[in-house]
Amino acid sequence: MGVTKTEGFTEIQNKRAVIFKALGHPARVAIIEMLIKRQACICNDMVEELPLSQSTISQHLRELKEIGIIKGEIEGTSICYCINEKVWNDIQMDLTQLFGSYKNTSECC
Amino acid sequence: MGVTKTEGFTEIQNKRAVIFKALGHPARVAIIEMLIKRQACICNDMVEELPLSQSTISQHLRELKEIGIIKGEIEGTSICYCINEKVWNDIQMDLTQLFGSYKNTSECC
DNA sequence: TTTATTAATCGTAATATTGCAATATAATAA
DNA sequence: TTATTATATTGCAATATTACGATTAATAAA
Repeated sequence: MGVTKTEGFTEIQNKRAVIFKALGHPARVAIIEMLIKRQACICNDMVEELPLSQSTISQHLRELKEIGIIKGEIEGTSICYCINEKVWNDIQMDLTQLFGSYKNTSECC
Repeated sequence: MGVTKTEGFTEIQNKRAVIFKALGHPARVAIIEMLIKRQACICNDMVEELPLSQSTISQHLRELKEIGIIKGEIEGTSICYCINEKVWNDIQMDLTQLFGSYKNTSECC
């Protein structure tokens, strides 16, 4: 199969899974970190810094764009990528909520 | 190839990617949410609540155990799972750091 | 002991992901 | 126009993931 079953799970569960999955690759984490550090980043700079080919990086950028966490703008012959602040904040809030909702009260395991 | 390249990325980048990846499936998100809500959970309860077979759920539990975010304790013929508080807090702190490190200063994209 | 019950593991089929070279596309520069 | 530069897309090959039934192992109940 290899197909992820989504029926039977809540919308939020599926949404969270999609976000986690999109971030679940070192190259995509590295891209996010570069964008945080530099605020914006020309695609070509990533190709030079990351240990992957241009086509592979382009694919990873597309996956990040798909969940909206980054966006790109054409700048002459290059493309300038940066974090999409609104989506970033939404994800941050959701994660804060998720991780904040656990409080250990029982001594089970 | 299907193999994730890890050389050339920092240890933290790889670590973050592993955590995100482990959480990147609706069933695993659902398991975490169940454990938060109930504090502890007998494996069989998950099998009854989730729309997946027992063997598939067992696999997902193993993936979560692999990153240490949950742990299980034998309880007679059942197994009681719960969140591993220490690992949970570590991940929470790292995510807080990651998501808190972005502040929009430029108006690029 | 025999029989249930519970959960892990194995084997397998279907599909997804990863990575790269080659090619296509788009914008500028000469 | 032609060449150059920067990205995206296509087309693989290799490997990973997902899901499930069948099997196994361990305990509990009869």
